[in-house]
Amino acid sequence: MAKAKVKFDIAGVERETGIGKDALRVWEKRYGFPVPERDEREGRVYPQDQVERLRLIKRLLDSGMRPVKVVGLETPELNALLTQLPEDTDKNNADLPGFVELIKGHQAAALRVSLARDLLQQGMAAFLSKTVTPLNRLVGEAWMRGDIHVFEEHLYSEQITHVLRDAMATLRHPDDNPRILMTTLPGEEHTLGLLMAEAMLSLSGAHCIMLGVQTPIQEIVLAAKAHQVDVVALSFSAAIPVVQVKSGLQLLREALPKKIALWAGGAGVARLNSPVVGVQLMGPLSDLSEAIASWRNAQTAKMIVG
Amino acid sequence: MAKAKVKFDIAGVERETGIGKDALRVWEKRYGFPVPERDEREGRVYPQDQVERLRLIKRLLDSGMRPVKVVGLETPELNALLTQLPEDTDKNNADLPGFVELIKGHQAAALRVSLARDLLQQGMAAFLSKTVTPLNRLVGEAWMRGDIHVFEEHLYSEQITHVLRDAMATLRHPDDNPRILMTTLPGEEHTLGLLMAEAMLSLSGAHCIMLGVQTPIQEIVLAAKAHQVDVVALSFSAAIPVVQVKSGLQLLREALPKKIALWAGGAGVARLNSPVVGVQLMGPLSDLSEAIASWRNAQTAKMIVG
DNA sequence: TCATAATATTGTCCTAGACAAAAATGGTAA
DNA sequence: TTACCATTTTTGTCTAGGACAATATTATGA
Repeated sequence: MAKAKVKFDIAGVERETGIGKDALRVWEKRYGFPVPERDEREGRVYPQDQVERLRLIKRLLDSGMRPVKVVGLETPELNALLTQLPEDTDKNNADLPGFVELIKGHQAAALRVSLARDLLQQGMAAFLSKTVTPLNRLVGEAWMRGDIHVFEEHLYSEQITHVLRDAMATLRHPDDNPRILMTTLPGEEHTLGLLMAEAMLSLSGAHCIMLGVQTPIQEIVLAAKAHQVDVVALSFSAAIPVVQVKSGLQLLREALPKKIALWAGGAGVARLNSPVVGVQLMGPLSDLSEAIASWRNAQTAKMIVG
Repeated sequence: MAKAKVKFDIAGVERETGIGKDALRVWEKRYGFPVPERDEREGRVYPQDQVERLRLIKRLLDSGMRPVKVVGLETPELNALLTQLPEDTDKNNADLPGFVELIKGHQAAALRVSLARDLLQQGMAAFLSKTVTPLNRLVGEAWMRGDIHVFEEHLYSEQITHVLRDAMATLRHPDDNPRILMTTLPGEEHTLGLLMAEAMLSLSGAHCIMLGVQTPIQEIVLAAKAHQVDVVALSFSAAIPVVQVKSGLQLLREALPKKIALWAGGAGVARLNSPVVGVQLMGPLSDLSEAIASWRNAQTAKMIVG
């Protein structure tokens, strides 16, 4: 069986690996890797094995290593480094390794059933904070190490999504306060964090208006006005650069009426070193119920004063 | 109330409008628009109104106009052109205008209820082909004309997603054949087409393994092998460039074992002028049930021969 | 030991030019 | 008229090489 000689152009490599075109070109000059072939008009053509190596490199960079240390390395050395990545030895929830086994065994149906059972046993709040959140981190780290494939992570997300949506379908939200608009900024495509937040907020009796991912800033402003929301809640994953989080929040805060609160949560905001004026940053998911509570307090206080 | 002076750098404009950085620079030279301000180190800084104009331009380009005709124009002229876009006068389903009204009125809950009722009345197959597909086009075209905002489109997608997922939750798939892996290629982020296809395929009794969007090509191959699927089904929206559809399909076909069939559907494949060897192109959603049927026929034929 | 200053790194932006694919145009025949 | 082929224009994306701010690392002194 001859190895299929799959080739990618520079745009294809950017899509497949998430490494920008400029970075690919400048790495070639600085570190001597990747060195793509060229087509008839000098265009870069990356063979499959270089793309593979770039994926390994991307993982190491995402887990904090510096390009100068890893971009030059051969595949075996990269794999050696990947296995050295710190394994999370969090034993809070004994079921977690079992879930991971199901993911690696591609048992989608069984995974979903176990997760649903876990949800019923613990209740939504505990399920989110004690199972889903650590499991997300576990899966993310295993992916970094190469223990879990991208497609396995996708499958996992899909099952969590199902379980959460099914659970929320049983909730009624009888036009409660506060009204919360939920979405992500352009560039942030991860749905899971948003969905978890929606579950948590719905649980607290908030009225969530879910817009899905990647709503342009101006559109968020329009939507907030149209739906007369009290709060705009944004989710940021670990994948998004910190500078984008910061500038995005600042831009939106400026464009949004002052009376509408802006909440931001997720792994992406945890890395913000300084606060952003006018934006309420959320840590763990449990912060959300507290935020709801204090919003309601502030509201009744206003009514009394008024 | 002072107008908020929101500014974007070139990367921000690319994220917000979907127009590439290179295109933005070359438009500036060729058509004299956009002409951004510059920061202290000559970096382009786009004010809010230019970004707004770029969004209008993007819509016109997506609906088939040519840059030379529209990139130079002022906002009023752009709006004039947008209103001239052909309105779809498809009267197959009398409920469609009602749905559109609900979308524009931001009646998320009412919209979902009406859609669910429509689904129950017509059945899944008819609902998908006679309601959802034309409604998608209607919404898409209204968005092009500016009659519907991005956030309204997002809200609509979200409700359709809910209705379809709820409906599928009632389906049992008792490990049936064929086993179908469902996903999109990197660059294609639209979930709706994929979900509609899943609904159709599940209806035909296929066993769908949903991976969500944007799975790298190599990962699709791994997933197909791990799950021992018979078919890989990809969805392409109208938003994705034709060249990406073609090259993506070719790359994946080469990398995938020959015994695994490759199906491609959605508005993105409708624009392919020539077929791709080894790839089965799907037109309307109803093609999927036929494809399932003929796959099963071929399968039994093989068993008889073998 | 810890904070601060100096140095190295790294991704992204810049300009300017080139070119293939796609679209528009022209011309010619049925 | 319509249909088809050839030519010209348009247009997005690639190339090279250079610059620089933001971040991380290392050196230095209190």
